[in-house]
Amino acid sequence: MPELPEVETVKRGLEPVILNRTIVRANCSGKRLRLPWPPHLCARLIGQRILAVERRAKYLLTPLSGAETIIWHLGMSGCLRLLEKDSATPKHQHLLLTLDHDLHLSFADPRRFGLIDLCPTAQLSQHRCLAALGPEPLSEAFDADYLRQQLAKRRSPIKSMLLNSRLVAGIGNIYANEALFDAEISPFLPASKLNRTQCECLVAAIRSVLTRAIDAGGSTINDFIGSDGQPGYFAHQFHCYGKTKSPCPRCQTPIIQSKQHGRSSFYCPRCQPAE
DNA sequence: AAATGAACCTGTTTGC
DNA sequence: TGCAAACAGGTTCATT
Repeated sequence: MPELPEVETVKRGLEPVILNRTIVRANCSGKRLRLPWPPHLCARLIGQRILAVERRAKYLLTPLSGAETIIWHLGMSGCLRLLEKDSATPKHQHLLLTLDHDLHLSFADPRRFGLIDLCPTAQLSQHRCLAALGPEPLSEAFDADYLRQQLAKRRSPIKSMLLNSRLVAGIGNIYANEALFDAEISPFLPASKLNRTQCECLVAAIRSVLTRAIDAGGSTINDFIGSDGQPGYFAHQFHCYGKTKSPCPRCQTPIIQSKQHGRSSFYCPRCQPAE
């Protein structure tokens, strides 16, 4: 399940290989993803050069020479990877771009929660998927002051707030759990009850957990091309996510799993008291 | 305005 | 052992 660090890893893996390459062929499955396919997508892509590879939240953005940008999202099960010339077609492939050095950029997504769209580059910031996004969690704009102000009159549990992309972009369930664990804050704590110290801790924990995951992902970039595995994904050691009943790494109390709004929360009842 | 839940999907895991 | 139900979770939209 690609979260922000995985998307960043994919971006870093793709960038040196596809930057400044021209799309010479495009094939689309026609199966609907999260949005309808842009009309005449393949025809609009052919002949375009890839000017950059960028990330915003969990979206990948590839501006093209023809003044349009491809917006990619991996959803829950999406996989964007490079294939060598005669590779077998991956299962659930929805878009295949052939580049002018005979490598193929393949997007596959069994569950089709992913998204591919094309948007005039000049209007990118107004695109429905990007317009309402809050600050990047790794940017300076996301600091304790900002967080505190945003949380001030919110009654929802802090974990719901971390998953709200308007407040801060690109934090998914895994890293929301991990950051709250690291900051020793209960996922159930009402947002407005976080004090200044807790906001500072939480911002630091979010930065730290995302940065560590990105650094860990960097080591997997080498086998990015042509592998059958999941390029850009990595075995990250989580402290609480998926660790139901395992001892808390800090105090050995068993980790508890429960549901918040249909999502699994994992936490240590002793280190992260609900109050 | 804010909070909540449904909907979209299918491969994998769990429970009877 | 087999099958069905539950589960996984990112995001937008609809409803309260």
